[in-house]
Amino acid sequence: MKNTAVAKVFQDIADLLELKGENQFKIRAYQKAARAIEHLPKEIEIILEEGVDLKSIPGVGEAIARKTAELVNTGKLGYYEELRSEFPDGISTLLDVPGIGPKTALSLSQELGVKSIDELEQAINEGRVARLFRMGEKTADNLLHQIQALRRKDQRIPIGEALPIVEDIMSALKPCPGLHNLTAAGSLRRFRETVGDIDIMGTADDGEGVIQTFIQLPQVKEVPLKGTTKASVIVSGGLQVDLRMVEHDCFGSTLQYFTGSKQHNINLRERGHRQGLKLSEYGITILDSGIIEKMPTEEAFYERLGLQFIPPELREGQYEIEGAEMGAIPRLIETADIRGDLHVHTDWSDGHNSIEDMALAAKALGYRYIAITDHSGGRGIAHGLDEEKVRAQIAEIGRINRSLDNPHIFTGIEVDIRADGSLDLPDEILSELDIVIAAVHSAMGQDEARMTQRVIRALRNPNVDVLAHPTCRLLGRGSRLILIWSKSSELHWRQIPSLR
DNA sequence: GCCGTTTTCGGCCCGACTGTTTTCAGTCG
Repeated sequence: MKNTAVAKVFQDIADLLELKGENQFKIRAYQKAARAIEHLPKEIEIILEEGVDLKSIPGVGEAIARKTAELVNTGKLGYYEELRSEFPDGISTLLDVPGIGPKTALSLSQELGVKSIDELEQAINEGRVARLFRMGEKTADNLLHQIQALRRKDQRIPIGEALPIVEDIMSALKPCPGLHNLTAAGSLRRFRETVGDIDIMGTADDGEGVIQTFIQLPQVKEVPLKGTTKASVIVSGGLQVDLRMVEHDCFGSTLQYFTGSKQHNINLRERGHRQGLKLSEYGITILDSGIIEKMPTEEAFYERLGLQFIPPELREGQYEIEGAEMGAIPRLIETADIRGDLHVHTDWSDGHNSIEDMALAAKALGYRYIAITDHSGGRGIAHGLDEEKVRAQIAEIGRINRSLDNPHIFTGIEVDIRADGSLDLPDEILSELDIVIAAVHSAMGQDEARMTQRVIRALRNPNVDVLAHPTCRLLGRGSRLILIWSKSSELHWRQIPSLR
């Protein structure tokens, strides 16, 4: 049983315990264990085989270690089955509707017999939900709204689509008088590949005035939430944007709080508590004296806690705090560190620009080299290059290299791996190229064993340097993340010595 | 259920907002 499946069971248990009204801390323990197991660097099956004590995993104690072993060894968990039998099937799907927590879900199920989102919608339309204790017309309306939003919502969107939206909103807010430090926070600032919503924060003399401007922007379609320091709006396309305003001298602590992730903040606050400190968006409070130390910068915030600064990209609640305690946070690669690009398409295959255009664009970025790696002419790939065209392109690249000082252009190809693992171009032409990238583009339905053999056979070809997009996963609507796994960096550098 | 610079019991992150209330429960991030 894979880690994700084990984690799912513990998360389900947490949901069911919430419905049951169990102790909050017990629920949190299951959630924490689920996250810890999901993010383990190794499969739990292997950890068990190696005889490692599961209690060494932070968040896993005696009881959860025992349950994990039962689950992995038998594929079932008695405790989980018992819990599930106490509730109607489907009740936990009600928790997917924003605004419905365990109390409401339980009340809907017990009082009205509702056990699915469709049944909930029907109950709202019949006016039954509004008559429940502590509910009302307005709450019922909001739930209906959330159900509709949930159905049309496009889950998470790639960061590349979110960035222009946030830039648009920020430039519309910037003229607000007395507004400073307007910054995108949340998963966007952590540079997650996809974001579920957009978080923006700022400091102002009159925060409420900025909130007022924000909710009246032309992009805004709905305003589900508005207070004096924060507001949430829905912009066209269904994306939620949250704005939080604080006073100028709280900038550092608020940016830290609003950047998250949630788990990073929880871990940091738990650690702070052990140091006698209370952490919030307003600063760091010394618990003994009640004195609040305001933090103008994030650097000051982490320093006050005795930690090395943790860059936003690493704040995912995965041992980065322990790393910062030891001073072991690495320097991250910055855009300025990028010297070149080894995967470039041109109008010779499916790109839009010429080789020369790409070289000039690379020069403008300060690159020292690029490699032209158009598609080979395999089945299903439009305008791919055959052997003759590859030779013509090598000659053309030679000509451009003679006319351009910088960057150096390497010859290359993104060669298709056929269904049987053979390559789409003969070895003799591949051996003439500086870099050969192999990639799967067809027969995606092969089973794991066959696909693995196929890729291994391709990698055994001595001309292949790099395997492109090994997982072929799709982010958002059709945008493909290119993951490159280098077969052997040593081999790679040896073949292209001028890159050193 | 987990865990320990308050260590085997007694805590467990923190604050904002909404709707239904008459002081707060529930939910969210």
